[in-house]
Amino acid sequence: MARDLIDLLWRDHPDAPRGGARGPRARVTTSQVVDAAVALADTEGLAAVTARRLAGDLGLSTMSLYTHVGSRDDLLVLMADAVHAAAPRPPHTEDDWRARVRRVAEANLALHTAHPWLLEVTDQRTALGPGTIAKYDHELHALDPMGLSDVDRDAALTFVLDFARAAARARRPDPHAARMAESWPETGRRLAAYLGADHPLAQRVGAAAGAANNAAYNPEAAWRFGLARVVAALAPLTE
Amino acid sequence: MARDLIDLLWRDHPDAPRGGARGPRARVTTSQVVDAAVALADTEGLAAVTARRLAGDLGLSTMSLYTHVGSRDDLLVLMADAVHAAAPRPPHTEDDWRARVRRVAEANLALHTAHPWLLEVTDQRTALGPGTIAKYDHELHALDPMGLSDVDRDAALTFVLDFARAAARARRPDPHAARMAESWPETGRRLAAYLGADHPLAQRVGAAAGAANNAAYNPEAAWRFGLARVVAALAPLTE
DNA sequence: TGTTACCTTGTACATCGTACATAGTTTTGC
DNA sequence: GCAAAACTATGTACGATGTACAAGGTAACA
Repeated sequence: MARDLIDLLWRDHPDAPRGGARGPRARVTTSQVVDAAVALADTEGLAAVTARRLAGDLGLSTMSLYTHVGSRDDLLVLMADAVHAAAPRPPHTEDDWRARVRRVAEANLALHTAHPWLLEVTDQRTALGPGTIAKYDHELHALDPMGLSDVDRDAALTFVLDFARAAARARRPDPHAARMAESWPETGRRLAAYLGADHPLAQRVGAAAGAANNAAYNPEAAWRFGLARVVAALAPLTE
Repeated sequence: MARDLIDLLWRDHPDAPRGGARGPRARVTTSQVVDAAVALADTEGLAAVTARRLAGDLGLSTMSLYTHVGSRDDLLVLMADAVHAAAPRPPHTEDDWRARVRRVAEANLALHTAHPWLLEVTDQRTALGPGTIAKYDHELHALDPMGLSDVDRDAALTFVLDFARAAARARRPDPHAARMAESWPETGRRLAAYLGADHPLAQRVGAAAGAANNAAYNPEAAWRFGLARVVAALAPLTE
């Protein structure tokens, strides 16, 4: 199979180099490897996606993987592009750009919620993949009614996506945070002892924000706050 | 020395457990370990901060490090708190909240530019450190003139910091991107061949944004665009 | 029927974090 | 003074990880 990342990203394209039909047929396709990796990362986190584990899941020997993907870094790019390609792209029916922007943000929050490991994939080569490009195109079209210049349109979309990404990061269950919450009575007590009466504002606001965060309703409230801010941020551009 | 993360974070506090003066005096302090780790990460990236390398830089055996820091994960938290503690906190003199918000954003961009590895430290226990809390307090005070509720004040600050963080991420020189840029003539040609005439909007906007990005002036322009958006986003809150 | 091209596999290596046992060094309590 | 206690420093070792490399097997082409 091809080793080159670009050809692997575009492996479903008619012009992509097909595997010459000599030797034995591959027991798995690159797409099967990528799908298995995505499934594994979704359920057990990106750290579980090791060559040995993934090969085991696929019934292959460890090194056979490298016939299909090139390297682990390449695999991460392929995984990201796969979930980008699979993300729904409903037609933009609404006229109101605000509603469209909200939909884009919500779709990205949903994407990162379904695949939290996306936050750990920062490889810029992801932009070369067909799924990522299709997603980019679809989201650019969401901003059609705003009448922006090309550069501003890109910048505005980046602004929305960065917000969604940051919100997803804040929601992500961190293993360290989990252990921290578990022993919070003790930890909080000691922290309070060190803090004393210093930074009263930080203590008060932090407590308020923390209480709001723990109240079950809050992630949604925080999201709506941010989303309203994003819409307000973009409004001046449309005048 | 103490092994517990909280005690290490607060090691300069009068109430922190001092090392009982029995055995030989430690050849390095925890602060020296953390400072050396920060210096190493600043110059060679976080991946270079390994136990063996760091110990070597300090003239210690590998395992001696663990007398001073507990674990690598703990070390990352200590590093983040150290740079938070060292960040300048000039008094907020301006009355205009917009100017104050811009200063906060710029300070955070500068922080992440000086220490790009901060983007890789996502451990939530960082919030327990004195440097991080002092930074939080100072930045909350920047928003004093806005007259926000506690919860909104925290959310507004989060909004600003997330923006700065995303901007820093976009600017960060990625090793993969560097190699990509190097061989771009070839890569771009093949990508164009695959893309053909599909996604014309993405191609046009992507090209425009890419051109603007490569024009040396741009990072600054993109930053100003985003910063103006952030200020516009927060303006409705002050009415 | 080679020959060629491809897939699969096993072995091996460098590197990582760090558990653990050991040994050395200084203060403390008698 | 001296043993005990508390502390630091070190070396060895283990289980992971990514992946280079060589060898072997298998199907289609000449």
